Amino acid sequence: MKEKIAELLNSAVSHLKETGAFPADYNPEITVENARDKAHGDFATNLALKSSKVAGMKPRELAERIIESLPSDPAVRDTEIAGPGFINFFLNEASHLEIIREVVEQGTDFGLSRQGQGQRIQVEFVSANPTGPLHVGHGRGAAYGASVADLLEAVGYDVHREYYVNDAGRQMTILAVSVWLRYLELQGESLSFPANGYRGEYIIDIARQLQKDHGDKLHHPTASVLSDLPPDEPDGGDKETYIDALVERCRKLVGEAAFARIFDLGLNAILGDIRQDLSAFNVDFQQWFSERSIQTNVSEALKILDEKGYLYEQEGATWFRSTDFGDDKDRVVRRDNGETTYFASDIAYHLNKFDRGFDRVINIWGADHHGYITRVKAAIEALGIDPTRLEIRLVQFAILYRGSERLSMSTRSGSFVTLRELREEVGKDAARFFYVTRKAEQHMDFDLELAKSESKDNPVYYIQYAHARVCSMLAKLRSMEASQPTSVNSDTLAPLTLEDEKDLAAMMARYPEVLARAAEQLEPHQLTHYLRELAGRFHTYYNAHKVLVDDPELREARVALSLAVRQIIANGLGLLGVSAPESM
RNA sequence: GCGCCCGUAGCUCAGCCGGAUAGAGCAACGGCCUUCUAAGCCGUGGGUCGUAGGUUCAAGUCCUACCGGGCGCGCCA
Repeated sequence: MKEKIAELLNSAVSHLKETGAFPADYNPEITVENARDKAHGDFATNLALKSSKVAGMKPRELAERIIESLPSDPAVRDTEIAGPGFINFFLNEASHLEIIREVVEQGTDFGLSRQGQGQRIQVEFVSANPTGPLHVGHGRGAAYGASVADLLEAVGYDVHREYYVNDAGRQMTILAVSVWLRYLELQGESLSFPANGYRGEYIIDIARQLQKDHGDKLHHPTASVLSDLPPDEPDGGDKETYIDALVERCRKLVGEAAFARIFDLGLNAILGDIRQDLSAFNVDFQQWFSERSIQTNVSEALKILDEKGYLYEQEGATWFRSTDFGDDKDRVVRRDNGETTYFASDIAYHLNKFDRGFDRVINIWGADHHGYITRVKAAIEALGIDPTRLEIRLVQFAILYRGSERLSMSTRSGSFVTLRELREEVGKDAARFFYVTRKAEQHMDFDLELAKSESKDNPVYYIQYAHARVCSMLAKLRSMEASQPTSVNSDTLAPLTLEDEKDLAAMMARYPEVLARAAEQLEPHQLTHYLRELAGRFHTYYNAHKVLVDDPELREARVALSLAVRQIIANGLGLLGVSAPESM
């Protein structure tokens, strides 16, 4: 409908150009907005205000000329000039209600569009290090990423969801040694656990598996493990140096092959757990991309940068000249010990992403990575790829509250609240919904009590309840053995004459726009707010007017209206990974 | 110190790439269940949009400076 108004305005502009009111080369951007106030009609344009200078006329005068030049259209009942020079459009009743027919006919397809034109777009999200279970901080990235991906798909993009598995780094070797130490404890050794080791309960579970698989074959006495190591942090030493030495000792004692088995056992156990967790959270990926698999491409990527002259040697290390692209300082890609950095892997990974042919790449990162954006974009640009094809969205942390009590979390100590615990406590639906009710870059307070509450305080239940209400009303209709509308046409809808009904229809007409906008701006919270409002209007309507009235024609019309509302709620919740229950 | 994000009702937040009188929910107060689920609805009060300038027909929205809060500034990943 909006497009139609814009078309009308467009032809008015051409007409005014012909009559000389506008210069022939004038091509204004025509914006049509939904009127905020019903008194202002259905749509409004500021065209006259924007163009008054060019036309050399007062805005209201120009508005009059524009209206005179508008072709007539059956859907438009009236136009008016308002305020400083807005042109307001009023639609006739039938055009309002038409949307109900569209929704019912299109069903689950209603709201989908092709604006993405099948462009290939990759969304990389979560990508948490496989060193432990996902915690509530990852949950927000998961919920946000999944909703963004689904939204993009809904508006016609070819979406590829990917999880980058950091399975190559030092952290993973620390994980392996943590498992091994717990294994030694299970074998009866007693030793003090390193300050920098992973202390979670899950490590012990993995150690039990290790014991089951390998018996005592990996057992070494404490003395041989700890002899001649530098001091750990509690003894005044450096925890990093200590843990690295411990890793080396472990490799030496058990041998590289066995170390690799411990490593893989830990990796697979944790990754399996993460997959299961995400799957239960309704978050699925097309691909789990291993950092190890890209290692062979790292030197290749660095070679390209070198050939382009962006690398140099200093103090034994190799540096990337990221300052050429606006970074604060140059970055090391190969350390003086010859090993490439994590950043180097990331350069290769991003090169690989674009080599795979994605038109656009979206990275969803935790807020703590924001210092990393410039250098990755710099690398992309240095490799000759348009950096605007890479969009990076940061997700701020969620702070958990239980009522007014703030819950703390810390990965290393193992005392964090896991995503699984959250899901078990508040449920998948509430968790998915709550995480995306705020803009991603907005800090968020996540109140467990509110998410669990079964009342109107809780927006998830509020929206789901609107859906369930329609379902139970339909069940009653069936028990009355009354006819349910099989098809909807303008005659069916004609009895809908109430203001509330018109409002609901107008609100539903906005749904496709809301989707398009939420997708384009990567902001699922726009959809949550829309659904909250739609559900609210429906509750108001439902409370004030009976749907299952005796008059069969009015009943049929109101049932059609309710069906349409239910459909949009179901469609919208689906995109957020939230279920739409038939009864509650 | 530098960079990014944020500052809107007592609280949590919207505010549609500048538009008409700034909106919800919660909390507070007052009403509504023999009628399709009260997990709901109706009503009342509540604001110098952090501060000061600037841009223009029009600024919560854009620009500049400052104030306040968060995060990040490794040859870690």
